[in-house]
Amino acid sequence: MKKKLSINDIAKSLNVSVTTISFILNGHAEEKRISDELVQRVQKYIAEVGYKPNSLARSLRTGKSHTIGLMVEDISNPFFANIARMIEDNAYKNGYKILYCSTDNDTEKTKDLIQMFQERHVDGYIIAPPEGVETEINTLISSGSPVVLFDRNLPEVNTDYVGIDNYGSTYNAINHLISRGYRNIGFVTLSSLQSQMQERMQGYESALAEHNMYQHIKEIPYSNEPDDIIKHVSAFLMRKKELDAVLFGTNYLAVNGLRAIYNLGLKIPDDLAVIAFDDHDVFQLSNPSITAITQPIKEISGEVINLLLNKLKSPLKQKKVQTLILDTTLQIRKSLR
Amino acid sequence: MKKKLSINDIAKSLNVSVTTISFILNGHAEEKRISDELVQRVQKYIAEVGYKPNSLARSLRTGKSHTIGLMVEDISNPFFANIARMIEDNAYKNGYKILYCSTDNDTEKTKDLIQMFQERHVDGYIIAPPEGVETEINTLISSGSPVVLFDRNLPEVNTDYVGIDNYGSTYNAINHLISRGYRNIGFVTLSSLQSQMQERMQGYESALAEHNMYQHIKEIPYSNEPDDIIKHVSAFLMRKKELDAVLFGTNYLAVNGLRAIYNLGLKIPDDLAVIAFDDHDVFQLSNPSITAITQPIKEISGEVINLLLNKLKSPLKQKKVQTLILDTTLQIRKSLR
DNA sequence: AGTGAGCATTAAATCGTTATCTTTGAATCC
DNA sequence: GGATTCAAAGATAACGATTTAATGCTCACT
Repeated sequence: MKKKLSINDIAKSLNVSVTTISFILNGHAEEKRISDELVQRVQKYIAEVGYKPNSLARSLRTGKSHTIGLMVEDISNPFFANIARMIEDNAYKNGYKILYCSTDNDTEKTKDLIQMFQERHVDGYIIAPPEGVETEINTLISSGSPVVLFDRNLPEVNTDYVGIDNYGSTYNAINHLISRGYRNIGFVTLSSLQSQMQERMQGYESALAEHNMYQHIKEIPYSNEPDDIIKHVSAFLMRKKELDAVLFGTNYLAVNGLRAIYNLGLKIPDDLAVIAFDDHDVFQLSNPSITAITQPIKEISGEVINLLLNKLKSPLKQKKVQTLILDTTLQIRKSLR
Repeated sequence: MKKKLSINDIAKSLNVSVTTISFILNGHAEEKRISDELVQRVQKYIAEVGYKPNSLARSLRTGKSHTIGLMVEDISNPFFANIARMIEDNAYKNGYKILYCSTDNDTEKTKDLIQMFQERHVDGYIIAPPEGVETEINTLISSGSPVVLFDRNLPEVNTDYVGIDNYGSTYNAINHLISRGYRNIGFVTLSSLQSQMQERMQGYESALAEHNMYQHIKEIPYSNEPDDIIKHVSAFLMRKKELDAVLFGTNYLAVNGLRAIYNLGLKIPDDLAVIAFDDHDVFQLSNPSITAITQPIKEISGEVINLLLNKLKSPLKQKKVQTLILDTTLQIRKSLR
């Protein structure tokens, strides 16, 4: 178990001061007028013995950890997993590592996690926040940490945000259903005050209101136990036999909603038309395939990481806060009559 | 932007030495006979001002970072995403954070990532390794870092491993197909030398051999571009019209295999029976539902994190290397005649 | 009174860097 | 020829903790 080399060992071996080596390592050689000959000698030796500076010591000194904290609702949800994947790739390309965690939409857990990230001195945060963490995030921001929010916005937090046009997405989807002749359209959503869920609901409500149609809304408490969702959806469908179409507010609501629908022996689209918010492999491959409102995952993650990297690169200029709202696509499949 | 408190600030405010505070913080109060009165006073003040020790400084001094490096093939694959999720929960409960990355089954990328993790001083590693990183991992181990492998084993690496009975799983699955009267059974796998894929192939081969049946094997190069896989599978199925059943070696091969099958207009199970290795929401919900060899994800992640935490807690005792082979379940669904 | 033991606390070294000053010797200027 | 500038490198103080060895101080014992 050979111990790792330190900059001191290198300095001794080469009979040079640590200062000089540090300068060379950090690209200050020119500026500090270190002779070319010496620069060469040091670099050669370093490459030879494979010396790597201790990042902890470096971070302690500089205050930068080159780590980004990523907080999503649930990393095992394909939407977030895909976003995480793209953010990861991009971050690594730019020399940043990712510390991640799943919030479970749990306010207290999220507060703890924010504190953990803070203790770990992450340089920046990417957060899909639950409700109720406004103060914590504002504290982060005012202490100088760059924060980018995505998926759901917090109005009381003044920072960059990347999201989609939730209102327009459901509004269009419902109008599409209406144009196809559906008259009793249900909406299954989370009982959550998160901005994205509220906007989706409003889109649904507006579209119905314009056609003087009744609302049929089912709000389900957040749970990562599929059975909970299945039960709620089943009960809702049993109670509302008049429904001829239903829009699910998230992909996992839809996935488990499908289970409920199949359990009840309902046929899609004859007994019930279905649209899901967020795409999922299941929707493409089930038979019939399920119409979905698809988010531009690649652009979302691209914009998110770009905004954060920009902030990290030039922390000085207090640029205007950016709010990016991207468009979704209604991917029409066989689940509509 | 108030700057963070350091142990020094606390010491000054309380007129106590940093040493004392450090002892109290680290539970050495008794052992060092710090008076109860002082312990109380310090703890109260610390809670009041919300002081948290700087983990970087602490890590630098102690050499422990309380971070675990998690390397999977692709975090956006539900199998790995679910495992990652459970490992994350468990790790956080034990005071460890997760640094993660996707290897893409790319040997060079993985080597880089191992080095990154090393530079970041992660305390332990959980790795689903690609081929060709044996030396790097052995270097890690001999430098004292605990490593647990899972999903695929590296015979030349002598460390804990958690996997499943790949051979038995495919062997049983094929026998099940044979018992149901299938006679031309194909196997779609990765062209990979990874242990788990080799074992799965051997299970397939043995079962066929015992019944004097011909092999129909398609090896597909690793790619995270679905279209690549679809094309390969389509070509294979076109070429092998005699097939009446096919076993896919991984869940994403099966997911994209299904796309190919549907594109070709083949009916499951009448034209072709299908079994997938690893479960997936798609398989439960597609119509007909797809039979799958399901891995005990909860146990796998539980064992993995347990093994690692044990090693982290008692690094001294060089326990015997553990190899855990868990059983899978053949979840029979409608994709068989 | 002198020695030693026990108690409660602390000074100082250390971890591996980076960054701010100094230092040294040679060259240039007036 | 002494003062000044400059090139090249080094000494050293942070960064914020942990940990080893040391410091007074009281008390008991011979």
